[in-house]
Amino acid sequence: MSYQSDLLTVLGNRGYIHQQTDAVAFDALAAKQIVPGYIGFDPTAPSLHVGSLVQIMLLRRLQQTGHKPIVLMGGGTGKIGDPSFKDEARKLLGEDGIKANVASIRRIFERFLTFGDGPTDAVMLDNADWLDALEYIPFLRDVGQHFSVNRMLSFDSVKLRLDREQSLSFLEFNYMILQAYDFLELSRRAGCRLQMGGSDQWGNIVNGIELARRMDGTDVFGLTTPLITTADGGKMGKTMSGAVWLHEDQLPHFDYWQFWRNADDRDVGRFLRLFTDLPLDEIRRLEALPGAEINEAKKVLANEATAMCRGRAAAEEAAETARRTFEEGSGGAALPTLTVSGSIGVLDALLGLGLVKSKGEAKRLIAGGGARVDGEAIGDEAASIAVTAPRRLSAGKKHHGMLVPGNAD
RNA sequence: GGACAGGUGGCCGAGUGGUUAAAGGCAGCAGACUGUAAAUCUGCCCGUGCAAGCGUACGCUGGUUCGAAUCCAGCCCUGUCCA
Repeated sequence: MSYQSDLLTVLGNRGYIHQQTDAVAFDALAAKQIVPGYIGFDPTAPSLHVGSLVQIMLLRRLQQTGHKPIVLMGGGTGKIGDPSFKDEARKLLGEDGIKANVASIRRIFERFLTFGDGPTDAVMLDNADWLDALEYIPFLRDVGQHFSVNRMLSFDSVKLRLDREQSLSFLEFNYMILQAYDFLELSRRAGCRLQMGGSDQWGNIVNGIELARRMDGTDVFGLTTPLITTADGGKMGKTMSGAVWLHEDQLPHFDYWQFWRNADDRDVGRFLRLFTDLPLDEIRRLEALPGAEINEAKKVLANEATAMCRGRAAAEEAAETARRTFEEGSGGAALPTLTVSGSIGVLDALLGLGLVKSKGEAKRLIAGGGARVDGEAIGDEAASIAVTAPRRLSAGKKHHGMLVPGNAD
């Protein structure tokens, strides 16, 4: 499908579009004026992980093609929790926790978007600003009358829960209505014409569109992204230590870089399109690299994705550390470091560097032949390492740390 | 309020008195093979300890028993049906 607007052309070519409402009308709109578009994020954690990265990139593309991104924090709806496709009700979060999370998440968005007062500058809004003030009876009368329960029950997000015989509280059931109301409010307050989201948000988005038409007669639009999975069918963004966080306090730069470097061969092209700003013809060249040469493309992916989220300097340091660690077998500045005076037992060293979570795990690692000092396998868990010069300690092929001589505290 | 079913390790799921730190699968980690990939094969997979062991764990609290995830009582939670 070919579009007139830069926005849809870019989104289409780079693989962001799963479903959209009235593509033709929206294309025409985006071709002739600045379109404010929004995506909602739940501030239920202090950081976002790569699972949200597609949505963040979507807002970035919106801004890149001359439109206005609106980041909507669900400070109000976060008190409920989106039941969509969740097996069980989420924990409810307190007021203070949500506030702190909103502030923390904003720092991530500042990496990807330009905020300000200009016509295409990004803004961050919080739906608590209007949801907290709602009064039940007026809300039911004005907004509630436009929703049919029969219809709401037919949406996948709800149906799934019912089919699985899991409880769906009335509180959660209202999430859909509140999200629809958000869209209405944003169209009134900020002239917002577009809501985007993951494919699981389709039902919520469509409800918002209908509400805006019924109450205000406004035409607004929706677009969803495909669910991003890895080529082997897994959810994206899980590693040994859990989620791949965007925030640097929760995941070191080097590990973030490694996450991208270790992408499956088959994902490289797709990820380059989605998660980097590289031109499409460059991506076509990279993804076509045969055999082991695809590793060059993975390095580019890791460099570009890390630079965007963590800064160019962090990306370069991670790349250099990776090169020294994996290609030369030495070490690098981005590896975890432990200062040791004299010598240290291997178990304490592995634990101290964070390469294992317990001594038991360290022993198992050694028993399995996965622990190495400067590339030499450690056979004895009682061994100690003399640290007179920097030594490289490894847990498997991918996880390394440096022991450096000095006075430990 | 009543009847029935259920609540097991990150997830799914077996287990109805001892040999059960709890089958099997998924996820994860390591080894081999490779390209820091995939697939495959092998090992590991609660904590602590060199180890025998100890501590903790099968919704919660108590009880029966030499011994309980398993039996009993009460409670909490979930689902289905009834009022």
